[in-house]
Amino acid sequence: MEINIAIKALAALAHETRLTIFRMLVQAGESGVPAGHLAKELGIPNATLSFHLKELTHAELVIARQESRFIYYSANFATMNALMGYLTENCCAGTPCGMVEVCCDEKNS
Amino acid sequence: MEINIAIKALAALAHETRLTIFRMLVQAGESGVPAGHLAKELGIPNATLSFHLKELTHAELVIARQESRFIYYSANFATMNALMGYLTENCCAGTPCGMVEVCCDEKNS
DNA sequence: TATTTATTTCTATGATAATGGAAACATGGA
DNA sequence: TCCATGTTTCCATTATCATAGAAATAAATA
Repeated sequence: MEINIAIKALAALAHETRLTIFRMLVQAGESGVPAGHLAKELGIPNATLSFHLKELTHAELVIARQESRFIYYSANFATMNALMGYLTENCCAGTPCGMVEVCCDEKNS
Repeated sequence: MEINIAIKALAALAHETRLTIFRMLVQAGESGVPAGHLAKELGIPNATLSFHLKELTHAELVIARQESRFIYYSANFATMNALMGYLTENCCAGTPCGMVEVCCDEKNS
């Protein structure tokens, strides 16, 4: 992962509305959630939601999929994992240290 | 982890200089690196570095430790792991999915 | 105490992001 | 084609962040 991509992803997540959206989508899994459902759940105007979804999409953290009139948004697990790998890269200069397991290998996304 | 803490951490990392600093400290491990060494390595004025280190410290992503005239900064692995756990929490609604291992359990920090 | 070295705070300037109403744009059904 | 529904773009206002020179602080040594 390149630093500018990581920064874009981190900046996209560093916002209450967007972080909440992302976590909802992570929990929703592959199938995703339509935009309108997110707006209702979050209680924000469509214009505001659309702005934030665009930010997340641009950062490749979410994927949009049109299905009839609805647009389903889902988490991009590949980007999420690449980001976490980037943050922990070469941790402790190779010293053996404890490991934590996190979810969703890119094989599943 | 609370959302506001996660946002503060993500915002702190969403900046080229700060992300670079953080990754240097992750790789340096427990012992850390003195501020002046970071400024030289990054080629930025002390004032600018200090501003960014303050942001990282405030977000509890780094820990400062005074040792004679030097201030050693090191990564806060506990916060890093809490953040990653927060992002992946209840991923895929409990559906079994691949796992990736990332570094540095809080037991070691 | 005076000096050198390491680091931080102060400050002003310039740059970037967030919000939501209104209008526009698609899509599917009558 | 006309209407209802779902979603996005436009825009202006407001708020927040980044930068780095200069001055201040703090610790070690002469």
